[in-house]
Amino acid sequence: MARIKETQELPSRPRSPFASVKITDVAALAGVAPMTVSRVLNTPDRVSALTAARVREAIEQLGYVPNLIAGGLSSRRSRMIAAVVPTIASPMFNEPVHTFTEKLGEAGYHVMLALSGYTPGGEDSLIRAVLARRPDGLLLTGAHRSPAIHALLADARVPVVEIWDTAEQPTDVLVGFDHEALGAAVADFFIGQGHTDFAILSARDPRAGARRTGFVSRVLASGRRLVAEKILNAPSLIEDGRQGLRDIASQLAPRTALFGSSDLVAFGVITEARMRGIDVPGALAVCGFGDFEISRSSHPAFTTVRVDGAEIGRIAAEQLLARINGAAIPGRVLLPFTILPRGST
Amino acid sequence: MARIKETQELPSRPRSPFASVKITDVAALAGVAPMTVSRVLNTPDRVSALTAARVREAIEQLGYVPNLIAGGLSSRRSRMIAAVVPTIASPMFNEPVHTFTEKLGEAGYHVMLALSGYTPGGEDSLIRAVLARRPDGLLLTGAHRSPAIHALLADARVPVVEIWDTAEQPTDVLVGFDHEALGAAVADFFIGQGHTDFAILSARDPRAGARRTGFVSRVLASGRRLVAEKILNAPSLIEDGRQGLRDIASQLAPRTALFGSSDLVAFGVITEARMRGIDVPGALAVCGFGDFEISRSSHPAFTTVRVDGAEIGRIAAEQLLARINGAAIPGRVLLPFTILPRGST
DNA sequence: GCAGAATATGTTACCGCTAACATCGCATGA
DNA sequence: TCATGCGATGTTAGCGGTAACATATTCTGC
Repeated sequence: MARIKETQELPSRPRSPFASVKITDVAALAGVAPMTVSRVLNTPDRVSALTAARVREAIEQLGYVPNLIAGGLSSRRSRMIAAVVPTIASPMFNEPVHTFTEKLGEAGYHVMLALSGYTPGGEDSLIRAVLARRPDGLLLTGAHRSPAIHALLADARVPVVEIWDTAEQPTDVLVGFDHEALGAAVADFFIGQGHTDFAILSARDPRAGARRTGFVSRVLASGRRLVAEKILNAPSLIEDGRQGLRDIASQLAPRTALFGSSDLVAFGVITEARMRGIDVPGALAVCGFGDFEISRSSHPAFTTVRVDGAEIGRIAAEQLLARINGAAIPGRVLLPFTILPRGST
Repeated sequence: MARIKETQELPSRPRSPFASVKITDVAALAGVAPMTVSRVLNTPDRVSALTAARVREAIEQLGYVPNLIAGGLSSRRSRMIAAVVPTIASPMFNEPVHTFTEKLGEAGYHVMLALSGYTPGGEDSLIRAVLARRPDGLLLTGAHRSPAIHALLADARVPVVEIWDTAEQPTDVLVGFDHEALGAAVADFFIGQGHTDFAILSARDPRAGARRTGFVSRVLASGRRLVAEKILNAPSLIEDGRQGLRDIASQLAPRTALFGSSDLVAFGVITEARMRGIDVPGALAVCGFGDFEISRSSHPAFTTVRVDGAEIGRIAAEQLLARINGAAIPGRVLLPFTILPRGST
């Protein structure tokens, strides 16, 4: 790829404070002990207003930026939370990460985001790497991991919150919802509309798998037929939905109810159906998952299942803070989901 | 929102290594000095194979996880890069962040992602906060910031790479493209198709503003007409595009060429146009920006401008590493953009 | 066989901050 | 008046690594 590289003069830098300004410099200028400066920054109510003002002025004047690495080593608190997520490309993880970060920011923590991808083993090594920074807490996606990692996490004595999943035995705290029940609810919804023939396009991902299981078992248990099924690669996008419909088109019944593993997949299915002259919802009813903007704002808007990702992030942050402060006990918080019937069913 | 909170017993934890295992423990077990353990981990080629093996075994046996906080304090290298981005909700920043993180991960750096939102001032305080962790480098979005921050960054002597923007005077290294030229190129593209009436929906964001300026000046300079214009809030989504078209619908000429500030906006415009029976591209030609999946995979696929976000992230990582290693000089790398004509023009 | 270099390992002294404890000064009440 | 207590500040001793230098040990080539 052609590209241009231009260079320029280094701007002449003003005298350099900060790079070397340390707490002792501030203390000297303010005429107090370093510890007092530390108190002004960390526990201001234990310092007299007068002293605090003098110290703040010295900080300002020197452009002092405290060194959290040194502080962290000494206090054994990094004031940092690590979040390990497969990807941020999907709104699925995006929303919780956003609110999680925001909430913890208010509490004085920085969030370090680590992307594990969907390759197995990627998460393990990432968790290992991330623990080397001694985070005060950990956010993980999903709740099924290797015994080695479980042991590692236990040894690290670090509070952990797992999101998006259900699990009988979470590592520590879990904030999620019941994917299997969700799949079953979608099946029930379709059944309630009189459908007898079903199809599913599901991503190759443990949680999508649980939704699929719930959907399929409910369909079969009701004595109805699953006419088509396909597993897509994760992360599944619009194109996967389109290709998926192409692949199963010949197997569809004259009136089929299809569950897509995400709204992108559902949008792909609807797009492809329109191209092929398959009537939605007449011949093909479609339900997505996620309530992404596209399900609401494309035309016609399509049916989906909403899970409040922002709320998951918020509660995960609360729970983690509580754990860090020793106030909470391990357990699970399960959130509800809502089917939002729109134009595609 | 109703939710259930269940609790469970704390799983009885096995003896706890790691939380307290330190380099001296490993050294003692392996019968070497702590420094040798450090060398095995950081500069393995300076240790004999035999010793290294003994040390590794001890590490394994004790479940030792090195403490990068301590290491960072001592070596003055945090092996961490901070990235400050307005949001990760948009593919716009998502792609560069992904590749940037990946590239730096290979080089042994962790990336700490900080979300600044679109509120002015949000970025300033975030940069300040993030510098307290003494990152070895910084990724910033855009290239226009306050003198105070400029001074702070200079004082911190930290390599900085700015992405997505153009600027005559980047803080340090810049990897971006010329938004104004891009806007002009889109105008030229439309002009080349014989259009005489133009419209633009642009986000309230400095970079979208530059594209708008390029587009509008070229249109006016060519003696043609700008029939409608609207500024949308950032980040602009599908719904903003729909609303935008509703707002300017009455001003459109019988044959108008519209430039949307992102593919989501363009998709919203096309969706709304279809609902209102406005023929695309007959009555309304639409060009988006970003080459998001939706521009490619919706039907019909629509015209957009592609900028290789992944490439930006990759080059930004390279440049930053070079700066960190003292190998590169400040400057700008400008990437090309490509108009991808598809069904909407 | 030996000086001199190259390689492998050990020793010392911090990195910059804060926990924990010590001290000081002053208000309080008997 | 003095012990008592409390709030404000200071002092000491690390936190767990690694840079830099010192010290073996082995390898060269002549």
